[in-house]
Amino acid sequence: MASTTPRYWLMKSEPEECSIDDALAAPKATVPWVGVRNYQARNFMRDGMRVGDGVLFYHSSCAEPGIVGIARVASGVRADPTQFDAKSPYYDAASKLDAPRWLLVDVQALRKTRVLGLPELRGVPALADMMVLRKGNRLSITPVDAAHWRLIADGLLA
DNA sequence: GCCAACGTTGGC
DNA sequence: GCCAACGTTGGC
Repeated sequence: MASTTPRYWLMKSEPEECSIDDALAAPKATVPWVGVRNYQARNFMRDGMRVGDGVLFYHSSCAEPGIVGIARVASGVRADPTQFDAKSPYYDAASKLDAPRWLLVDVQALRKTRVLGLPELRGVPALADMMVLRKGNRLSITPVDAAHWRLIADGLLA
């Protein structure tokens, strides 16, 4: 059945590419989530995301990796234009205009938070089974349990 | 810079 | 379809 139950996600961004500050400074605090080049992450956007879903904005590959803000899914999926841009690091020569391989959604930043870093996240027993904390996890988009969302967005980062 | 984990590619 | 080689992610 169709559900209006909010869903929640964690989305990684390298702050040198797009930080929470960059997102908040963008028009309508909204940025196109370019560069996803992993099928599992793409499928989460395509099959799982709805406009309005909650997003934990995460900084990766940086000095202090962790959750740095609260955002929301602000659009449905569409083709990621960078896959067709030969000058882009995200260019994919094998992707066809009439059959785009890579998709994106718009993400609207709602507020910046303190940095909720990996060591602190790992120290909360109730969060132990978060996907992002699993050893070797590389997925840039992961679903977040409602209980985990509440504990983080309404608790640790309230 | 190192390296563990994991995804993709391509020979067979 | 198997699987070794290779590339990428991302924490440390």
